[in-house]
Formats: sequence, C-alpha cells, structure tokens
Amino acid sequence: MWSKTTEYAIRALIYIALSNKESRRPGFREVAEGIDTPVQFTAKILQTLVRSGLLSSIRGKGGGFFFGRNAEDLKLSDVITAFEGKDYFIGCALGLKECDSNNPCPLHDEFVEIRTSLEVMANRETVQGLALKIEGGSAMLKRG
Amino acid sequence: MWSKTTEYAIRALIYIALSNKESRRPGFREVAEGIDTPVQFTAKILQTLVRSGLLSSIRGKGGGFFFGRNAEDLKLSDVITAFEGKDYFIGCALGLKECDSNNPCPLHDEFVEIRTSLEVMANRETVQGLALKIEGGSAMLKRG
DNA sequence: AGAATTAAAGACCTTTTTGTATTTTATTAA
DNA sequence: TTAATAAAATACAAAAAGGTCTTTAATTCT
Repeated sequence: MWSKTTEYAIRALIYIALSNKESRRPGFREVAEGIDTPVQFTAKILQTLVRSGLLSSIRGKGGGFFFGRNAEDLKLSDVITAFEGKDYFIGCALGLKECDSNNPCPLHDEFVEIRTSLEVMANRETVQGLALKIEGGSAMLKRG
Repeated sequence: MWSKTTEYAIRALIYIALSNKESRRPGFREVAEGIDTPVQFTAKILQTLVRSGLLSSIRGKGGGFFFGRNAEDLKLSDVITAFEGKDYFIGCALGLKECDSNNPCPLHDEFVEIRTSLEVMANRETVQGLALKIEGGSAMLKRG
C-alpha cells in the first residue's frame, strides 16, 4: 500500500509515543530494537521526521526522540504524505496524468471511493491513538 | 497503490481487448503508442502476461497480442497478483510478518476493511468490462 | 527459398528504494 | 575540561524497479 519507509516510520513513532508516556526519550537504537527494523535505516527515517517537524529530538546524554507539546496528536496522513508525497491520496489507479470525474480512467469512480476511505482513516487515526491500542493490549507492534 | 508495471499492464490489456473487438491483434509498438508507455518496457510486460497465460500472442506477419476464447473475462485481481505477488491482498499495513485478528497491528481492523474493498473491486472488474466503459465513452485511457 | 514482419529472449543501463558504516556535532555529567 | 553519550551528517553499497537495445526465433507472403 505504501513503502517500507512509511511502515517503519509509523511503527517507530508509535514506539516513541509509548516511551514518552513513561517519560522516556528512546534513542534510535532502542527504537529499531523495539520495532524490529534496521538500525541505521531507522535512524535515517527518524532524522527525516525531525527535519519535517513531525518529531523532536535532543542530542547528547539523556537525549533521544520525543513529541513536543505542540505535536501531541500526529495524524497518520501527515506521516504518510511526508514520505509518499503530498499527492499520495490523489493519484490515478492506472497512472494517468489527467484523471478526474470529467476525464476518468475506467477505474476512477470505484478507486476514488477506496482511496477516500484510506484517506479518511489516515486523517482520523493518530500516532498517539494507535499507541493507546497497544497500551490497552488490543494490538501489537511485534510478535507476541 | 501498486507498481507502474501493474498500471501499464492493465492499460495495455484494455487496449488489446478493444483492438480485438475490431478483429485486430496489435503489436507491442501499437499498444505502447496507444497507452502512452515506454515501448520496450511495454513489450516486456506483455511477454510476462503471455508467459503467465493471461494473454496470447502470435509471431510473424499479421501477428500480435490477443485474448483467446478461454480467457475472455480476465479479472483485474489476476493481473494485479501476477505482478504484485499472490500475497498482495494479504499484507499488513505496517509490514508486520504476523498480523491477523489474533495478533493485530493497531491498524489491522480498519486496514482489512479497505484492503478487502480493493480486493472485491479487483475480483469484480475485468479487463473486458473496463474496455466496455471506454467503448461506451464513459471513460478514457488517454487524454481526450 | 528469401525477404519482411513480429514476438521472445537476453544483456544492459538508470533510478529509486532499502540498508550499512563512519565521521561530526551537540549535550551532559563528572 | 574531559569523557561519555546521542543525534546529525555523510558517504557507500546492495537490491529492486523502471527502462533501453540488440539478437534470435517464429510466421507469413512473395
């Protein structure tokens, strides 16, 4: 549905949100270990998130990654578009440059409906909301 | 949503289905021209489709690509899984190896619903059905 | 039989994605 | 002020996706 980078990013952010609740700021090594992703690649993804302003970080001893007060409810759609591009929820199913209700590809109507469901979900769900599900035990990030 | 290869494949197949209705068997050059895709890359995709048994071809003068009687209703889901792999409609939104209702990722329930809509659509729609929409003028393959 | 035509096959090449390793910079604590 | 710690930056590299080009094999028509 989307790239591994996006998958890893969402998992990493959920892990960080959970850690923050325990007043901890995990480093990228801990995050990668916690969500079972390649360490340096995870570091790179977290850097991108910080640069995009979706996540905060502090260097040095006691440092790590965290969500500032201002970014307490990070929508999944923001994470997705940060990596997939802002047109992610606009593209045509058959890759046509011009595809809209006036000039539709043969899949247009049906595809728009599905794509919109995805967008609605991504706008509704937040990293912190998903973290709550893990906390409550109704979902998992790792086998177990 | 899926790769360019899959997008090109669907468009190519629709073009071929339309040509076949006019009792013509287009070659890969004509197909590529007709759907605005890279010529040799299109040829490669058509080869894959023939090898997969989803499409037929004849070499030599008067040859080209066509659908045999047996494959008159080619489901989109068959085209998609031919290129994306048979697990395309099974994968986890967050890339977890084990993700099901017993051991769900925090997006599982919502994602399954969307993924299933996509699968239902892909099982319902056929290349020939989509070709009909083009023929009837209610959809396009190219700017127009 | 020979020329023309067309898909098949295979060797490449480029770009993007995914992943690794090393060095640098900022911060803290002793 | 020095040592330890941790993110940032940078450079590489492997793999996959996307794309091109040339040669070969099959078929038809003359």
